[in-house]
Amino acid sequence: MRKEPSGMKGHTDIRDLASSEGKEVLVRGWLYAKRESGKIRFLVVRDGTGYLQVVAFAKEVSPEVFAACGTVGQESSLEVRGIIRREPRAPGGFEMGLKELRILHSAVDYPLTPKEHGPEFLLDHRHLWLRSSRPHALLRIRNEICQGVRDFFYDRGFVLIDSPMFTPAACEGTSTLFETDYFGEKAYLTQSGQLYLEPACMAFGKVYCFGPTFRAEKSKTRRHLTEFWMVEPEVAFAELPEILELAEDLVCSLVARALDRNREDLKVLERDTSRLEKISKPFHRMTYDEAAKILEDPAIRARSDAQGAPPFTPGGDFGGFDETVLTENLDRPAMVTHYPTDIKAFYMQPDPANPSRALCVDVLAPEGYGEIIGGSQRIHDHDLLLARIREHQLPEEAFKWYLEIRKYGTVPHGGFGMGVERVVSWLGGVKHLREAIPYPRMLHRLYP
RNA sequence: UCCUCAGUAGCUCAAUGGUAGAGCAUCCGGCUGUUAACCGGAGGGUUGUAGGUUCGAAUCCUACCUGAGGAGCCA
Repeated sequence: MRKEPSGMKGHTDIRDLASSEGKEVLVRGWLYAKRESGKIRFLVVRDGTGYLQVVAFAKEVSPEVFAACGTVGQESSLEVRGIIRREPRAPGGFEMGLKELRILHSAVDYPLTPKEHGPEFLLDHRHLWLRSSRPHALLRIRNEICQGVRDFFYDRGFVLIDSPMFTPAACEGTSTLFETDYFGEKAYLTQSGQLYLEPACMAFGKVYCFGPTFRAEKSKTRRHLTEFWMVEPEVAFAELPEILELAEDLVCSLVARALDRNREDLKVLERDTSRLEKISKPFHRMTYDEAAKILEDPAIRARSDAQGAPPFTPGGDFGGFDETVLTENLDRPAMVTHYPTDIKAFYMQPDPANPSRALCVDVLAPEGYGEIIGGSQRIHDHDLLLARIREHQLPEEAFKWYLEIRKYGTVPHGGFGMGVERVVSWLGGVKHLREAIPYPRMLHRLYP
């Protein structure tokens, strides 16, 4: 066994090995799995870019190397050197005929065995679980989604305006916030950057923010995290139709990007990509009242009761069952607009044609994935906004700066918020949001 | 906060009132093309915690802890 990688020019990423057929290369990585059969031993090495089957014959390597191939533990870090050859029996179509092996660190009793594990055990070992193929595939999709968001807005001339994490008061006055001590003052972790973006869009025209947001609600479902990432565009002069179009364009570009760049990852996740291929403009549009009509159908009622879901109440918000019903026969997302003004946030613009309805939209993903986007046109009239703040019994002083935007050159404007983990879950076809973020924060989950 | 279900070997699970078991992982042996390899052997347990019922409790009862799914709220 060699002590130093002498005479080696450098290592090769596994994903680039196809061009090295017939050549001797050095690969650095970790032992993912191993198998043996008498005088032949197989090591599966991963390096973050792919998986490589390494074959060691007892007659072709030193006795020390062959013995090491039998005893080296799962997830040991190592360097392997050998000839790359085409081999149909190897996963990926190529394998390495081992010449030299150097174990950098020998791992003993790696906890995540190749068998099945429960969610609690996996989440307790998230720092190691990241090495497994499924989290790896999903987080690579997340990477493309995040980069896709930035490219989309940059290409359209949006300016990134980072909103603060510490806020002096509740943004919307509804959600429960995480409270923290700020040099003796109470401060809260932000639940949305929107209120800070509205002034910025009056400065830059088109802006967006992209970062973590926090909700202290004790939600205990597969669709909730206490810390999640949200992208929020805000556009001056934009009214509801433009907001709908922007949301459609963003979602379509992200789906296309994942289909283009995450083919292998979607395969690992066994995602039915034919469902994603169908995502295109225009999305299905319906008003709240049209959606309500569907949900009040007796046949739907009966199904809702049979599943033990709470019945839809006209004028109220949709539940998880309702969202699934509204999208179950659709091959594209549904955009539901014009919700009742009084079940929506205080800043949403009432429809001038019917002030009991708000100029807002929820985008519901197909296949039961539910709401991925919520947005609206914002109230731009100072007196109306002030009245709404008082109706909602919000602290007027805290919103002084927010009201001032309506005093100096106010214009119609609007935007939306998109939950990154919900999009990643939908595209990756996984049920639980906790898999769509590297280190999920949930009720009773702060480790690791 | 509420409803439902669960907690047994490192992991995934079986044992329904009568001696606590299997597969994987680990260790030993066998096999020159494995694919979650396979075959043989070994070690591995205060059955979540506390109390109760019983001749006898993993199993039945009570409380608590932890987790899962759902509701409410939302992205």
